[in-house]
Amino acid sequence: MDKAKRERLEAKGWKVGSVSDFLALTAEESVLVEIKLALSQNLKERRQKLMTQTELASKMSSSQPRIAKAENGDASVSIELLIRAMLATGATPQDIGQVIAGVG
Amino acid sequence: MDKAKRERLEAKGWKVGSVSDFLALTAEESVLVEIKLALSQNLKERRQKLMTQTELASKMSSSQPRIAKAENGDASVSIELLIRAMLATGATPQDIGQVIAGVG
DNA sequence: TGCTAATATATCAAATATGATATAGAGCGG
DNA sequence: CCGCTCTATATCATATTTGATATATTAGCA
Repeated sequence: MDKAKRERLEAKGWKVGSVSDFLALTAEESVLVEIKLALSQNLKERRQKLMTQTELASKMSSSQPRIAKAENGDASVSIELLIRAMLATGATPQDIGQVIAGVG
Repeated sequence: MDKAKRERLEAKGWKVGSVSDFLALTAEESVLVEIKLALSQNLKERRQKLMTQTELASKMSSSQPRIAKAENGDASVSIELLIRAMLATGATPQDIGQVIAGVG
């Protein structure tokens, strides 16, 4: 894990305060973060082709700022919300499964 | 959706108070519930082959009662916890992706 | 440049999920 | 039946996630 990547994560709120803290992440924790980031990216790509953040937000009774956070991999966004958002863009379980399977 | 299935869900805390409420679930909401249930089932199968609920709980610093709820599809359990538990059993992103893709 | 739509950031009260604890029930060998 | 292990249920204070709101920033175009 290089410095740049760590800083990118930290900026988004991931609590990896120090290098050693970060390295203390278990493999499982890392994979979980990677799954979230993969879903974020995919959500952004899908949504951009179809609608605005505001439109997606109203489709799933959320808010535009939350969609922005979801698409930017903010740590305050749960996998739950990411998946709800994917579904709201029309993604199928197959689509979502594929994104997750693509991690690792 | 038949009565038996609805009652099974309600017993686990899913807020589907009336038939019409339940039928008012959007397709996305239904799929989300199905994803959770699929993860629950798969978690239970994996875990049973490998360890007790207590052992899994300590591996992921959770508690045995929460694992029980996770395996029983209780509504108070997030997808996040289900995935963390899967990973703690040694599941790979591929394994998880496949379970989700298998829904629908 | 100014105007507008889109996206990002900040804050916060309310809702939901969490781990912990206690305890009850189920299953089983002795 | 008894003791033991495993799993299920109940309660609860705490922590995290949520949607809402306000506002800042960005991007594209006239």
